[in-house]
Amino acid sequence: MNPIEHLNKTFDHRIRLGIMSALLVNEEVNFNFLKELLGVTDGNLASHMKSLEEAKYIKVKKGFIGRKTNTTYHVTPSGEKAFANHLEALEAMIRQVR
Amino acid sequence: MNPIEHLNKTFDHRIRLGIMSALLVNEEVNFNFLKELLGVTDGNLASHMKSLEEAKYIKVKKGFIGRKTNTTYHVTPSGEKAFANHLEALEAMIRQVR
DNA sequence: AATTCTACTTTGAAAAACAAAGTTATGCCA
DNA sequence: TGGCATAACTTTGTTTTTCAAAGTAGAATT
Repeated sequence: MNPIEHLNKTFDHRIRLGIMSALLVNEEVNFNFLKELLGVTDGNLASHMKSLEEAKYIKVKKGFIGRKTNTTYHVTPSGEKAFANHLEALEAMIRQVR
Repeated sequence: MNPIEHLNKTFDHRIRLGIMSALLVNEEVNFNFLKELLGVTDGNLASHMKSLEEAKYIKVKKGFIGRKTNTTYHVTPSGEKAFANHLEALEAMIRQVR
């Protein structure tokens, strides 16, 4: 009955929702790409990334493009699962409403 | 491209999402029903209701059951529209991810 | 040598969420 | 009629979260 019990608190926020979907749609996502995509400041994005990292939903990969540092992010298996569950809960809610 | 630009900030929060879907699924919804459905305290629920009211997404109807006061809530046309848009944006995001 | 860029971290402020207690109005029961 | 209960809040104050701005480190570019 409770329409929200399966929603994940970590994904409550627009920006984190956006990060997760960007990470799932694109295989390679770096900091600046996300920053511009979502229109957020450095610090703000970094703190959202940190919260997703702390939840073990994403991993950071530090590499290079040529000789330049390049940090990319990817979703962990548990992050993928958690996000899928969240989306399913959202869909279930939407189905109820329709 | 930006996956979140059409999401509505007012509906960012689980509880407000739950309130809206409960109001759309059930024709008559009162305070205590919502309170128990969502598992929140009086004050917390009241403040979420207030924010939805201030956004003109819901209306309060004060009535009676017999001689007892009974406050019911319903979604306004603009609330319905805004929520539908939000759900559509969510669905679009989900479609991208799938 | 100085500036620029990337990817942050730190700091601090503002906003939001929340619980608990208080409030008002009515109802019920003895 | 007095006392307790219930509904639906409001108020108060704390905690948490969000966010921008500034600072930083390390590499690159000029």
